[in-house]
Amino acid sequence: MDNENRVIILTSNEDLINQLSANKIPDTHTINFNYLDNLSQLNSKIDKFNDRICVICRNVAIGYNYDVLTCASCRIFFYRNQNQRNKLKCLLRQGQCSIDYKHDRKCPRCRLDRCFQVGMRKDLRINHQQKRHISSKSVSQPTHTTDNHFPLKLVDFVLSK
Amino acid sequence: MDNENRVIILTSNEDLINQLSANKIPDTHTINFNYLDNLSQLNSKIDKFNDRICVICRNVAIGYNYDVLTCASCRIFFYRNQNQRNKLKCLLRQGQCSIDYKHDRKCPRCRLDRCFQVGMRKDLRINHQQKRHISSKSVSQPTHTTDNHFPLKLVDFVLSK
DNA sequence: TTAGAACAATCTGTCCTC
DNA sequence: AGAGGACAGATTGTTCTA
Ligand SMILES: [Zn+2]
Ligand SMILES: [Zn+2]
Ligand SMILES: [Zn+2]
Ligand SMILES: [Zn+2]
Repeated sequence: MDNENRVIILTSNEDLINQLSANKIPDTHTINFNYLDNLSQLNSKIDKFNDRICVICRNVAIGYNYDVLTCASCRIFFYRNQNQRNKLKCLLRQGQCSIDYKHDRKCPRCRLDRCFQVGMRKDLRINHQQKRHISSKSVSQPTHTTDNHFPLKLVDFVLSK
Repeated sequence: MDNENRVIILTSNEDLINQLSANKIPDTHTINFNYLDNLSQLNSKIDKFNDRICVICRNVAIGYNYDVLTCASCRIFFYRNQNQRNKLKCLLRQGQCSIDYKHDRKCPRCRLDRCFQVGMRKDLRINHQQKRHISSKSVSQPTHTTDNHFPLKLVDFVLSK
């Protein structure tokens, strides 16, 4: 799953619904609102859509760590550095570095900032399982980077069912 | 020695020569061509002018390594990575990173490229002691960086004595 | 499931010898 | 003086336990 663009389509158009029902379209998940019980279930679908990708670096995620879906290395990175921000220096001095697992070295300052941006918290964690998925903020990579991949994440979604 | 600009002045102007002879001017070295025997001697003066600064990262240089005046860490970096260029990835993906000892993390790809740019060579070394100083190419840091310090280096200087 | 500890790998820099 | 080996520190990543 390396497509550039990802969209959520909410529709009541019969033709489109029939088209989606008739054919299995790659990289596409459809959700019938009538069978949707709760937000957790919807986010579960979105997780599959995301292929469980780390929100920080796009590596394969191992699960929710400090409230955010991340890989193992970003998890331990946040654990180690959450209180060390002042010690970390931006490699570019611009605070605009993109963080990507494909590049072996990463800017620790911008990596930690991204952790906070997407909502990783040690002390202010939300305890309820179901609220966990909501806590992640939708944050895009800095605009200067060309490959602007990041997992879709539902934020404060209100079911209008 | 952290001055921004450095110049070589070649002069036969008596007033200027008298001024330079009369006063000890900080960060300034004068060379009397009449007492100059060879290129090595001139480069020795230039070394003092440079304060023996690493051509790669502006750290204190330990001497000539692989034909170029560098610090210990840049020396061992080149030794280890001279044949590993393909394994090193540019942190910025632009190949334009500035390399400076004051910043703890460095882009290895751009650091190695800079090593080659300034003429570090393992296999194609010039053996003669006296030619050593000539082999370094004068290469400036990438233009996007603001602190454009680099040691002066004499390249193919021809004595017109 | 996920937080944290323990272990391991990687990368970098310094010291030492020849 | 400079090349290379060896050791050491910093940083990052993986595995294991509970
Ligand atoms: Zn990650
Ligand atoms: Zn950065
Ligand atoms: Zn250096
Ligand atoms: Zn670079």
